[in-house]
Amino acid sequence: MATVSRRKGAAIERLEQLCRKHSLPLTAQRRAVLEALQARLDHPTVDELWEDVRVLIPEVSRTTVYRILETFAQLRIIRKVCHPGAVARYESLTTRHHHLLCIRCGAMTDLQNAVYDKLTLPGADTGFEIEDYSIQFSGLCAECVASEGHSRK
Amino acid sequence: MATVSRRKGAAIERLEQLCRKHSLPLTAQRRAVLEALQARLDHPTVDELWEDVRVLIPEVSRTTVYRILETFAQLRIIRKVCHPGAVARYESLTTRHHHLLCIRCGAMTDLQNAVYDKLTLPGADTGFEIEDYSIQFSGLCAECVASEGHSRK
DNA sequence: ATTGCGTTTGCAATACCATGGCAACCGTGT
DNA sequence: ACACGGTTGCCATGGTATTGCAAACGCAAT
Repeated sequence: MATVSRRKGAAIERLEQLCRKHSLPLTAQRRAVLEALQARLDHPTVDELWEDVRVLIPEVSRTTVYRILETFAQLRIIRKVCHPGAVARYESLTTRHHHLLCIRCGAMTDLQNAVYDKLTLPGADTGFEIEDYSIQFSGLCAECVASEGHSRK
Repeated sequence: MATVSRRKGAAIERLEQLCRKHSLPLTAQRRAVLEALQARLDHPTVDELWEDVRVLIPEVSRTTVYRILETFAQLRIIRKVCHPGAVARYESLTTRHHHLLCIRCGAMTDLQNAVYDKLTLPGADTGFEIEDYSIQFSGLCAECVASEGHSRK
C-alpha cells in the first residue's frame, strides 16, 4: 500500500518516548490512531478517525479508538478540540493556532496569525497551571452570512 | 446611563425586544429559561438548567429546554459554550471574558482580565464575519496539579 | 527465543444525550 | 373575543459514549 520508505515522523518518536515515560505499551492501534490523526488537517470526530484507522487495521474496534484518543488527550499527545457540537473532535498538536467558529452552522476553521500568538499566560493567581491557549473567534461563516444577510444587529 | 432601574432585568427586556424582532412569541418557558441561566455564574448543562427551570415551571419538558436553548443560541441571546466534554453547555451573554480549562478533569472557570480584551478581530479575508472572541487557556486545575505532580514535563 | 505478567483490545450490552413527529396549547395581532 | 401560527409536551427514535469481561498482545526478565 503506502510507501514505508519515509522515516518515522517526529510525532511517532515522541509517542514512543511518552509511552515509555508513562509505562504504556506502544501498540499497533496507538500508532495507527496517531498517524491517522496527523494525516488530517481538520478536526475529525471519533468516527471519522475510526474510518481512517480501519484502512491501516481493518479489524480495529470503535471502542478502542475512543479509548486511545481519550488516553492521548490526557497525556497531552493530542488535543480534544473545544466545539459546541455534541460530538467529540480531536486534533494533533501542531503549532499554536486559533479557531474560527460559525455560531449558526458549527463550521470550524483554523486561523494562523502571528499577531495572536504572543499573549502572556495568566499567572498562578488563577489557580491553574496554564500551558497553552487558543482563541475562539465566533461569528458567521460565508454561507451563513449569505443566508442571514437581512437581519441587522 | 448608570440609572438603569433594575425592575425587570435588562436581559429580559432585551429578550422581549429580540422576540418581537424575530416574531417569536414570548412564552413563560422562554422567560424562565433565560432567568434560570442568568441566575447561574457557571456553565450549566441542559439538564442542570432543566432542574432550575422546573422550580419555576414544574411541568416543563426537558425537550423544551433543549429547544429554547438552541433557539436562543441561534439568536445570540445566550451562548453555547465550547467545552471538550460531550454534553452541551450554555452561558448567558455577559461581558467579554475568557475560559480556563483543565485538560484532565474538564473543569472550566471564567477569567476576566482587561489585558485580553483588546485584540483586533481578524479581517474579512478569513471568509468569516467575526463578532466576538474568547480565549481558551488550557492546562491543569489546582486539584489535578496536585494529583499529577510527579510526572515531570 | 521463550516465558510470564500486566495492560490493552474487541465484542456485546448498556447508559446517556439529543432530536423528530404529532396533537393540544398558548401567545399574538385583528 | 377570535382565529392563526408557532410552541409545548409526550413518546419514540437515532446516535454517541461508556462499561464488563475474556482473549490477545506488548514488554521485560529469563
